[in-house]
Amino acid sequence: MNGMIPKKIKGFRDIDPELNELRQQVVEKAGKVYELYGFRHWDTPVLEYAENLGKYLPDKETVAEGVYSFRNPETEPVYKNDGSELRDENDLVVMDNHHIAMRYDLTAPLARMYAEELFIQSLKGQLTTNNAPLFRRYQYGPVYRFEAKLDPGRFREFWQLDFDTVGTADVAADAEACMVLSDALEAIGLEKKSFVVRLNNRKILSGFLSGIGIAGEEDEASVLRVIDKIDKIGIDGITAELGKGRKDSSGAVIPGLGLENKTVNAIANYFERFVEDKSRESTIEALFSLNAKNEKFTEGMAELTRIDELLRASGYDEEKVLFSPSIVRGLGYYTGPVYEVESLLTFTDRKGNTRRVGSICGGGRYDGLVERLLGIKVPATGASIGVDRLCELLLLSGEATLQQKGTVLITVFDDELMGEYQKISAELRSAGIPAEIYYGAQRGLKKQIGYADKMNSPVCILLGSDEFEKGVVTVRNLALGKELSATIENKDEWKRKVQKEVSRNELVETIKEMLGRK
RNA sequence: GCCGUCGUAGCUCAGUUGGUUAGAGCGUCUGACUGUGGCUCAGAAGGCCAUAGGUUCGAAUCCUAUCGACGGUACCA
Repeated sequence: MNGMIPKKIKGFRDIDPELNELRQQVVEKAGKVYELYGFRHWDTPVLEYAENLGKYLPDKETVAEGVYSFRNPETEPVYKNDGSELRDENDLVVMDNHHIAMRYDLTAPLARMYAEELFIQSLKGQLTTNNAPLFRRYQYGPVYRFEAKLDPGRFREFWQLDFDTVGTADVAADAEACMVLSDALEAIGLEKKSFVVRLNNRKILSGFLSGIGIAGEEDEASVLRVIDKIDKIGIDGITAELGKGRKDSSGAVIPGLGLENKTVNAIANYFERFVEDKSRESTIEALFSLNAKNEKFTEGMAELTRIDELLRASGYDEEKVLFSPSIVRGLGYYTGPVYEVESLLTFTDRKGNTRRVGSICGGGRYDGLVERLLGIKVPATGASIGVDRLCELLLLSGEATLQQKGTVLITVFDDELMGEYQKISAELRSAGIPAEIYYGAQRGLKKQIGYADKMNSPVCILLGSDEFEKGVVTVRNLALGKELSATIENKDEWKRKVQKEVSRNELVETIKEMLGRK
């Protein structure tokens, strides 16, 4: 045991019963909504071959690019692109300890699962974009990222709750994804007014940028990275960063991209129109008025217009889903519509500042992900709720309370009576009432009731040998007692009000009554 | 990762220009109340002042490094 003390890894957490309860509720309520739309519940392993996870290949044995990974302790064959085993000059199968990684999201494993199922078929040339099967699933569970910096609400192990549709290029699936997110968040208990779904299309961004001379993947990516910050640093901020660079409030120098003034102005002018939220209709109008003669832009606009129609047809008005032309999201990943949900709830931090948590869901269309694994383009789209961040938000904003209801606590006076205690608890449980016997070592009654109090027990039962012989049980209404304790003056009187002696065979009924379950 | 601020009891924090024995509130425990939650009262436990070096007659206080927390920035599948 040399070299370590008992503590958890940075960015990882122990989850207490209260938070577990909240998290489970989020997952259950949203999951139900997903099912209403036809998504089926799947799980995949936490570990995957690093190569299958996509673009982040680990650098030797080290954790690289934010992914936890290690070498598989057993050797396995190395494969060629056609699926056959790689052989050396002696015709022996080449073996290797493959890189294994912990999943960093649930989408990459989905792509692997889908591709694995269809791999043979694709080798035989029987799979095409047109006959790729439709697959809809939802999934939740922990994902792992080796984050360099841990902000509040940002962890290295956290839950996502995904739903995806694989096998359709129809942007109706994207429109639907926005509806699903909106429905799910409402089901979780967020008020309509407290969040907004924001939608954009990467084709529009990309088309606009290439129209003003920013083509090439790298140039586009670096510009998009700056645009992504617009809600944080504003038009002036991005103008500076696209050009000469700027100094931030802490005095740190942020180098600019050094674009020509003409280009910077074009970008600034474009986004200036969309600083304020507008209706979907007028956003579309404003985009059309740019008159960008670019194929990609036009394609993106057609998709956006269709999504607008579909949302309207389904009754999702402006207050629920907006178009925000500056939404960027993951680079080198999303290919068309992208969306995220911004929470408008606020909380007060320790310094008394009012703050927002911001984005709690994200998603979009990724038409290239399966292609990396199968060599055949299979369009897909989906989104994810950041479960832990959402829980954090619900707690911080006071939207959720964590107080859990306790059990009926059966206090212990006498080991001889343990059989009776067990019997009582069994009776309560079969009546559907959570019950628990006090097993602590310190048996002072004060201690026992103190425990019940701390566990938020509504009722406790007191049964000693004298009562047992008389065939009675003392029942104390702790919940009522707590209420009355504010005004308590005479302790004996208080005791009389909250506690009563009942006949043993009326016990369960009495407790039901106290719990208001009758 | 880079820049900045901060690390004192389980928690929230005092702690004088470097000076003897480091404090408070809350919480915990004990008792008044030996079989009863709250309030009140009396008492107790609890600190290598983050860690390791250095400066000094003397360090919680000054310097350096490391670790950790927070804020900004970068990144974000």
